Amino acid sequence: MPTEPLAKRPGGRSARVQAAVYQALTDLAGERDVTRLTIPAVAERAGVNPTTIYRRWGTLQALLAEVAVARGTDAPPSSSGDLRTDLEAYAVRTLADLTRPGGIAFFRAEVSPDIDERRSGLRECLQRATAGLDMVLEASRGRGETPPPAERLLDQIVAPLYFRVVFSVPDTDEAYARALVADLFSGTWHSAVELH
Amino acid sequence: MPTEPLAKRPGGRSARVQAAVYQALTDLAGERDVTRLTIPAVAERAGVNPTTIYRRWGTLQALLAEVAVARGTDAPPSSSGDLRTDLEAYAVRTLADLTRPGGIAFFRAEVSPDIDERRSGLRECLQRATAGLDMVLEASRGRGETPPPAERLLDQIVAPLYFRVVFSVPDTDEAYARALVADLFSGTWHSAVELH
DNA sequence: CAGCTAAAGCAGGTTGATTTGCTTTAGCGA
DNA sequence: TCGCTAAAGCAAATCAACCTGCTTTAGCTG
Repeated sequence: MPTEPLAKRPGGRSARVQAAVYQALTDLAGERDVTRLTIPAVAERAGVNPTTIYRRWGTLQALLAEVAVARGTDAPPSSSGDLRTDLEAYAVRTLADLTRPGGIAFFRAEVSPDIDERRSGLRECLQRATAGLDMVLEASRGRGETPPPAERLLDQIVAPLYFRVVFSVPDTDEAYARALVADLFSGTWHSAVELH
Repeated sequence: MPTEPLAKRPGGRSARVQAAVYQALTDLAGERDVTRLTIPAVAERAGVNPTTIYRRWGTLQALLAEVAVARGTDAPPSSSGDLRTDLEAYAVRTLADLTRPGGIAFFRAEVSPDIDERRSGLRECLQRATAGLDMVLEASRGRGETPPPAERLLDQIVAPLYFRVVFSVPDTDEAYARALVADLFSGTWHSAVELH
């Protein structure tokens, strides 16, 4: 698990290289044929020597994972004071996250070949997803409400979004994301079964 | 209908090779590091020349896709006469499908690098998923009921299962699969539907 | 059972990613 | 500013997947 902002020499060059590589990776990940998403290719586009990438990140998976984390950290979720509104915003944001160019490539990277890599990568990914959600729920609880458990929301909001994006199901748009939330509210989630 | 065993020369050798390759692929797909899941590796384990695989299937993706289809065709879904029971069986079967060894590898194969490959692969995969579901729904309609639309069931049953399996969420077991169905029945749509 | 031919095997050769030892660059602290 | 050293660059070697032309095997059919 690589250290994100490189403790040793945060100075100009390393930072520049990192930025260039991140950018190059993001660009390439958005392109059609992700088969061409390879370390030498990233290096070339970044104007950097392949060796550098090999030595600093070792594998494409690792690099992708790192960048995935980095792109996740720019979402500023603010509470509106209303659970439903917050959840809708959350759903829409999640969908946007998934559909932005290269989304699948990053997802793929996290569903990594090696089982241990995968576990840790996905755990991280899941935690990021849950974090946004928890914030919303926390706010709700702060208002004295009793929102449904996060687990349930993952199942009913995040899971369908992932599923439909991955499978390219048509009409998976913002309206659909909102509909998912609407569904929750028209239902009786109070009587939720106990998920041991 | 039995298009399975190669139209041209269904005779002994081809069939044997195919069986050996399928088996080898399945074995390897179940192992820890799927990085080692490569054509030469499959060939070696199958006791077959790599060239054979290259010529017959071309790419690992194609082979995986074919085997994925083959392993999907052994599920005999029989209707019990009760929608809920059928759905539970369907959910449990889907979960079993996903969690059986190598499940993730196959899924990964279908979330393929190339966007077109992906679309077609996933379409197929999705169609297989939907097929089982449609059968259940058809049976239900045959009984004069009005079951929820397939789309909704995909969202509320299949999607969470996929999601949780991919993300290794703990406690994603048979009981959970049933709970998903139970949820549906305690939820909204049944108010608009007569359930004997 | 004998010949035809699709499919399997084999031995190269090609391509492209990954590795390695070394040299060069350029932050950073004295 | 100067020297130290982490990190980047470079070149050549390695290694593995994948391809190609050819030979061999073995179902099938007459």
